[in-house]
This record gives sequence, structure tokens and C-alpha cells, in this order.
Amino acid sequence: MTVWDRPEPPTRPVTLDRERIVAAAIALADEGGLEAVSLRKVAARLDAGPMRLYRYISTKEELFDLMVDEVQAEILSEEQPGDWREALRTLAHRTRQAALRHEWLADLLGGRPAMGPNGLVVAESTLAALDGLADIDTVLRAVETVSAYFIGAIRREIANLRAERATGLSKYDWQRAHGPHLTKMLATGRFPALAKAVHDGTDVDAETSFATGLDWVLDAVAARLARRPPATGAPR
Amino acid sequence: MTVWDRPEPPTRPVTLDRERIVAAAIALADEGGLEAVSLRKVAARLDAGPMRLYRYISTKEELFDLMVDEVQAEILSEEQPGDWREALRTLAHRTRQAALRHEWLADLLGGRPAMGPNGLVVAESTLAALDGLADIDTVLRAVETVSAYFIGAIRREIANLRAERATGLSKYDWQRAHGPHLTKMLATGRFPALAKAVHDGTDVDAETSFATGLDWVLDAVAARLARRPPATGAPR
DNA sequence: CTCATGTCGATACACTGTATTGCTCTGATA
DNA sequence: TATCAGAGCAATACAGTGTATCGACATGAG
Repeated sequence: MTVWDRPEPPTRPVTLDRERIVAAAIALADEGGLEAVSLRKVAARLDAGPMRLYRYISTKEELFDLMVDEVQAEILSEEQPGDWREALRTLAHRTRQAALRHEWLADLLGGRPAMGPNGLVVAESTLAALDGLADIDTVLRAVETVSAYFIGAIRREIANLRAERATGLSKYDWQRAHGPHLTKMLATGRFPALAKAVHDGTDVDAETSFATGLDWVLDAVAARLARRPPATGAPR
Repeated sequence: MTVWDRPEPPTRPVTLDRERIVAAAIALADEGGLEAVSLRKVAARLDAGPMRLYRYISTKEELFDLMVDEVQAEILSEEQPGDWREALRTLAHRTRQAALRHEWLADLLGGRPAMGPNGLVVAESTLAALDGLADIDTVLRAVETVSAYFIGAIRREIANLRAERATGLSKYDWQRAHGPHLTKMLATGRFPALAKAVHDGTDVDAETSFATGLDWVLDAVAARLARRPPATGAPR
């Protein structure tokens, strides 16, 4: 057999790392939602066999965890926030923006404790912004309450957005958006309050609605923080 | 061929309806989580072929919608609530209890608009409890804010619960619960505020933590409702 | 008694996550 | 430099998924 007959040795497999894998997965999810992410497709996008991924990941759930952590990097704001309120507000808004960029995030948010490196940094900087303003338990409760709010709010917003997209593209028309079903139900007269809400409610855009609810919650937090004097320094 | 040789005619297929299907699906989900729900298994539990379900459901997602709506029936409280605050509070707590009974609910809550019959009744009675206490937009914002909070809070609670279950059963010990990873991370000194929180934070049980945050949010709502005089009767 | 209809089971398809298996290439050791 | 152990990988395989299609069959109408 001459050289000419022998094929070249197979080109070394593309070097892989978690970063590349996660990037591919995120790209897939951005395009087709979470359900478009399959290990096979992720691998294919990297010119690799599916099984190769298992050296970097031991389960698909772990891939999702990595994806979430990756996006949490987008959430971190570089500049130091002014006060705690600003810190929590931008955390909420940046999370929301991330979810609008990556709608699949809404499906994952709050679904598992986020203990990745970026998740920890987010937690740390959030807690740091409140540190010393009240006893730790109050601070914890504050952070948890605010984040519970915005996770729930983001989820709903994305859910509605998808529902709207699914039924025609009637952007601001709930009634038609959810099809004849809701209309028919309201017509039965069994849901007067709901009917009034749908009928007379002003259509505010999602962002202001989000911001409004957030402000309410932040007010509530402020009230509790104010209750105790800040534990500055060593008051002992 | 005598009668004795001929087999009996096949017993008529078990009568089916959505109720039975949903009940079977819920049973499966209660036992093994959402991922244990497959159309084949649901059908098998009803002595039916998988394809039969498609007369009652046209997609698996619809089955999930039905499951959620079914559980929402458990949420409705029979007696009329005293005031709006009580109404919202019991809505939140009953939703939480339902999610503790059916943990898979946490995965579905807020994932899609709940327009089923029971969902509508829940929405109606909630709105009714606030009707007239403020202009409709404020009422809507109030309901949305509170429900965003408790959906997020429930999700986190269930997520933590699962994580705890997965790693040993160290009920109240976050640090060990999440394994050496968190401990090691905290030991790096890069997360002082987080470390302090984990270290010095009191371990409150999930229910009081839920209730506390809920109260804060309800306070915030109260503040906004008080801002405008109630539009009772026809003040025109 | 015949025929149309609607329901069901069987089969099939494309695809999933992951366990297993054996090849091949690499780097260390003798 | 020759040998060998081990790692990294592709291929194969498996059990399972949601759902489309299709042929048979029981049922009710004429």
C-alpha cells in the first residue's frame, strides 16, 4: 500500500471544554427552547459524538445547571450599586432581561438551587448589599422575598408571552389572545370580577407591571429594614 | 367449534374520561414526579392502549394543564374569606399545601397560563375578594404581585426540599446538605456575606419563612390599597 | 341485513438519555 | 526504541418517549 492509498489519519477530535458545550447548548435553547436541547444535538454542533459530553457532564440536568450559571454571569452588574434598594432592583431587572434574551431561563429559574460559581457571586453581592442594614435573618428574608417575587413574575411574563405567540400575535389583547375560550367563559356571567378585570383593566406593558410590583415589594422590605437600627461596627 | 372452544368476546374496553385519565396521571406524578408521567404509563394504569388517550387529550402538555386544573380544585376554600388579606393569605397557603402534597406542581406553577375551569374560579374568587377596594388596575397589580411571590417562594421551597433529599437527609443543615462544595467555596473567603448568612442565619422552618415573606408583601399591598378610597357603590 | 362511522389496538417512526464495549492513540516505562 | 497500560473516544445498543398512520372491528342507522 502506498501513501497515496492510505488515508490520512483522522483529524484529531475538536478540543472540547465545558464552556464550548454550554455555549452550544445555550445557542440551541435560544433558538428552539429547552426542548430543542438534546445531548445529541449539542454534540453535533461541536462535531463530536454524543458520548463525549459525558466526560464534562454526567447528566443532562447538570448541563442545565451549567447553562443557568452561565447566564447568571450576564446578571452581575459591574459597577457597585448605590444602596441596597438599587442593588435589589437591578438584580431583578437584569434577571428579567436575561430571561427575555433566553426565554428558557424562565423554565429553569428557581427549579434548582443555583450553586454554580456565578450563582454564588450573585448571592454574595446581593447579600453584601444588605449587610449590616438589619440582623442576618431579616436580611435573608428580604433577599428571599424579593427573589421569590421576581422569579414568579418573570415566569408568568414569559408564560404569557408564549401564550400570546401561540395564538395569533395579538399583542395586547388578552381576550382574543387566549382565544374564544376565555371569551365564552366570561360570557357565562359566572366570573363577574374576572370579566371586569379583563374588560376594564388597562393594558400596561410587562416591564412597568414588573417594576411596579417590584417597587411594592421593595417598599415592604424597606419597612422591615427600618424597623431595627443598622448594626454598624461593633456596638458592643 | 363449540361454545367451550370459542373464547368470550373481548371485554369492552374500560370506559374512559378525562377525570380518570387525570387521576391516573396525578397518581403517577405523586409517586415518581412529573417525569414518571408518560402517556404509556398513564394508559397502562387504565388498562388502555396509549393511543386511546388522544381522544381526550391532543398533546401531553394538555394533560399537564388538566392536572394543574384538577389540583386547583383543592385550593379553593369553601367558606367565604373575611377580608381581602385573609383571602390572599389563604390562597397562598393553600397553594403551598397543594404543592407539598403534589410536588410536581412546583414544576408547573406559573409555567403556563391556567385557564382551566378551576383556575378561572380561583382567579375569580381572588379578584372578587379585592373588588371595590381600589381601581381595577391596582387590584390586578396586587393579585399579580402576591401570586408572583408565592409561586416563586413555593418553587424555591420545593427545590430546596428536593436538594436536601438528594444529599443525605440532613434536614436543617444547609452546609452539609449541599455537600462539600458549598463548604469549600465558603472557605475560600470570597463570599464573606454568604458565609455569614449560612453560618449565623437562624434555621427557620419553611412555613414560617413563607408566611413571613407573604406578610411583607401583603403589607405592601395594603399600603397601596389604602392610598385610594374604596370605590364603593356608585359614587357618581 | 348491509353499510357507514367512529373508536381502538397495533405498528411504526424518529428521537431521547445513557450503559457498554472495544478500538486507537498517547505517554510512560523498561 | 520497543512495549505496554491507560485514557479518550466512536459505535453500538437499549429501553423508553410522544405521536402519526392504518387496518380491523363493533356499533348504530337505514
